[in-house]
Amino acid sequence: MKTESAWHYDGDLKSALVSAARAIVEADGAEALTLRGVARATGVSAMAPYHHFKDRAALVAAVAALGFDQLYDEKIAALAAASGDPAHRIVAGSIAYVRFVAEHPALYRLMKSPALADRRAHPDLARAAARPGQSLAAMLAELAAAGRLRGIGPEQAGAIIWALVHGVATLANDAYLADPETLAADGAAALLAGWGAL
Amino acid sequence: MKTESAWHYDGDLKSALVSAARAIVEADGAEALTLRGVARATGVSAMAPYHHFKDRAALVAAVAALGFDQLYDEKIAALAAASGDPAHRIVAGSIAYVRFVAEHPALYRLMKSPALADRRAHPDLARAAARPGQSLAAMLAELAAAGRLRGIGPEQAGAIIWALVHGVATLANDAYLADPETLAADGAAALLAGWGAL
DNA sequence: GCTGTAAACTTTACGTCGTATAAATTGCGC
DNA sequence: GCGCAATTTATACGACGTAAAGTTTACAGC
Repeated sequence: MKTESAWHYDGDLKSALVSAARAIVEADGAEALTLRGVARATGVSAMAPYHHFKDRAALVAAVAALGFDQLYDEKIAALAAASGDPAHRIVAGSIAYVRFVAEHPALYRLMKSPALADRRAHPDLARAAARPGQSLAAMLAELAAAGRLRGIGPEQAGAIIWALVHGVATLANDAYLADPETLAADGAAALLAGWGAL
Repeated sequence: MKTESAWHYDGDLKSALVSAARAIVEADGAEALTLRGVARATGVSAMAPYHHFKDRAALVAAVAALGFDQLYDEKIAALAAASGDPAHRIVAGSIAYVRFVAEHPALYRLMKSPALADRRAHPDLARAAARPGQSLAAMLAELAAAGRLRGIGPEQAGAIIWALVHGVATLANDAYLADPETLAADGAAALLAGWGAL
């Protein structure tokens, strides 16, 4: 008699699965994320997730999209708290980015996992992933409009800063570097100084 | 009657396995690297690799170490071809780094795979992985000694440049960025300019 | 040349994974 | 109530990593 037990998720098995998946990732790493394990943790049969996710990659993409949303939110909060100068706000955003990665290492690894590199297969993910970069682009456009970006276009500058921040976060994540926040801040500042914006 | 067939590797099954593994990685990606597949490609039983590698991670580490060696060699060759000014050589080395990654995307992904982040478990790999950074450190020490590094120590500067180059390479590798060589060169130049070295 | 031994390799086996297929169960519009 | 579509389960297959035990090889000492 198990008349009621497994499905008081109502229509929410999908979110329950994503939550469970995220918990597993944060606890045991992205490579421990298994469809069967998620189903087990949610108290549901091994095949149930397939009704909400085409395959394992789709579940991974959903978790990643959640992560990008949260990263965006935290970055925006940091920007809102920073001084009005775009250059300083760029540095503040870089610190927030790196801090997020330091606080969610496994999640960030999953977000950038090569399995998701084909973003055409996961349009929602692609949209979520693009948002953090957009705030950076806006601030660089501001700098460029004020004539404070010498010798480089705002798009290229955005790509370079993003790469620096991502690189610092990733290398620290894999224990190649320590104190990523300082490195990201100093690096971003040096770049902006090199372009005459600081 | 198969009296002779499976072991004319003599003592070289190990290298044969590493070669096969590398070929699989470059052809089909790091996630397609399977112990059984390597054994199959080498014409040997599924369990044979275990006599030369403790587990799958050990084989991955061996392939990664090979990759780091090659990356180091190519970087050194680029440095040798560049002009004598350390700042210019740093830019040249950055381009070579990014180019290597662009030419061996799957191999680089494997080299930085989180499974290898615990470098205490793979000392040979750790040694090979450190070499590319050492040439960068030497050039930065040269700049610092000449008083051309303002407001930053050579070690921090090295970490930042490495992070930038790694970030550009990685993001381009996952199709987030185009033209990584230009970005790496411009980024490294901007950093050095920001520190007064260019 | 014969035998004993350690190393290299194979065979067999187990549990886990992703996922295909088909059957059962649910809630909802009538 | 009832039928239908959506959801969930049951069962099954092949591939994977790897443990355990057996087989083959090369070679040392007699």
